Amino acid sequence: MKTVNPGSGPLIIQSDRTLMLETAHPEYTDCRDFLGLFAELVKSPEFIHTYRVTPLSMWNAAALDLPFQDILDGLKRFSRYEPPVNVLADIEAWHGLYGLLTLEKDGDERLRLRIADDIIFNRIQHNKDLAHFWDEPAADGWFVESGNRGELKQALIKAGYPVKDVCGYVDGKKLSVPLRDVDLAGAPFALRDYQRDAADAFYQGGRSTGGSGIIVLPCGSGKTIIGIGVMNNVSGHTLIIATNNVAAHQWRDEILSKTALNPEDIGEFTGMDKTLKPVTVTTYQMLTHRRNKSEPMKNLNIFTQNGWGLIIYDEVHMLPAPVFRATTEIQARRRLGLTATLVREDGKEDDVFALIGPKRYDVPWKILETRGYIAEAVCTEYRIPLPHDEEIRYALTTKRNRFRIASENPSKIDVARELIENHADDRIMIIGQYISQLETISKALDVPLITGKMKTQDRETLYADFRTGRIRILIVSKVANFSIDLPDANVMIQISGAFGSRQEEAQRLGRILRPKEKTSRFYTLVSKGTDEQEFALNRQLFLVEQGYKYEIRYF
DNA sequence: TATCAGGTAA
DNA sequence: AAAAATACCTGATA
Repeated sequence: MKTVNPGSGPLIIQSDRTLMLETAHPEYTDCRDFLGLFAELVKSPEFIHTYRVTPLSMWNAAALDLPFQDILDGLKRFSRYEPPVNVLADIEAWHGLYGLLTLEKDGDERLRLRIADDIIFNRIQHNKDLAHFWDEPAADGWFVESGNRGELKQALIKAGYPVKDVCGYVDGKKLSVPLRDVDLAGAPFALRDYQRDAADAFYQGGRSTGGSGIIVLPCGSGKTIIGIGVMNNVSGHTLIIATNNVAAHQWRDEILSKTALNPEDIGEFTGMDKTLKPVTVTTYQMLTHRRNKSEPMKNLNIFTQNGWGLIIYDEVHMLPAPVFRATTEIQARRRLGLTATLVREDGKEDDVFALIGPKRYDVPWKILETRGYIAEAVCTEYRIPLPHDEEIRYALTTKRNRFRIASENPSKIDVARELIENHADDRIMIIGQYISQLETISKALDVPLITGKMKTQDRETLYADFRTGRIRILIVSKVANFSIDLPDANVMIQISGAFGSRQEEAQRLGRILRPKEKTSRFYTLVSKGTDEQEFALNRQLFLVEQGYKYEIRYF
């Protein structure tokens, strides 16, 4: 038995595979950045943050070629006590699992799954859910029909086995996508170093390994530009799927501005215009649209039309189930997923891993902040008691109604008013979840409100007034979650939000991160001692993982 | 021929 | 566990 010799590290590794990180420790920042490579933050109270290592987080680390030895060295360096042997063994096994199963091409008609481990081979051999995939046994695995490439990977990952897919890709129809030195607006254009690195990391390995996976990077760091960089690398017909029409238009405009492609090379597949061109931009809704439930989703066909050499999934975390299904069938095409946060609250991360691909590149938010590509931001959570009457309503209602009562705490208006007074020279955006609540605030503060019901023109007018400074405060509903043409502010007051959505929190902070002289401020208002406070903790996890600290204040 | 309101879906 | 926003299509209006 080894002697337990407490060191002074910030990290305590428990045998249930949770990692506890002490936030007041001088090595906190280093250790947090280290954990960010392979672990997920699950709780972030003030002094001790809890991380969890999951198989998926290890596979993503392994797919990025992070050696296990580096993880081991780091754990030993930061750990206060001798790390439990079982934990090190488990995570080493998970890490080592990625790459043990490889799927490769065997002629034109079939694929070959190789399993470089006898025990795993045995387990898979006796797994009834997988049996129907095996066409014919091979020495170290099986031959598989080409058409089952996606389904097999998906089924294997459900059974706990990630597959390294080295079958390669069809090139699709050729299309050269030269980049301009000067964009259409006349500004010099070149990919930033991390954008170039991301595009190259995706393509690295060429025909076999390169060509599918996810690039994770903060709002405002140029996802479109990376997409264009990848198009330049791939040089093939490209289908781009965005979340809405505005985003789709923006892709089109950016491509026209930054590449030598002509307007006739780029088509839109939307309600207005349904032409397939060498580069086509569409939306998830367009693909999955049908008039009634009995109809098939005809538009999913376009995946297999036009000889796509590349399919770009913008905001890949939004990917709906039917598109997952369609994606299983097009595994021979290169697939790029772009997102700011890989987390989904529906737990479908493993499907993204199996069907789009592993994480190929990510950029931590704080690195871009240090380099001046995104603004510095300070986050504050205000905990506000419910007024007496509301407290009683809260106590008496059912669990499902509580969140709404807490969210609509009328005292939040007083806090917002005070914050506005303290920020007399700033551009302030107030964002919330419920229209009725926002309408009340709009009246109380005499500030214009933008909701989804408002006509696009009126919306544009208000945006424009905000940009020029004619108005300096704007209240916005969930429209702000979707629209990318939202003007930049430097103060955001979040009055309510969608339960525990980490995605939404990150996106809303992203709204005030356009580079500027001043530090931006993000305020989130929650009702003290309610469910909302719990949800707020979950919402903040991703950003805390990225190095943001939430200061807690009481009102 | 364009635009708008209303219904449906995910 | 739930509200809001979006985008499609259709049919009416000008």
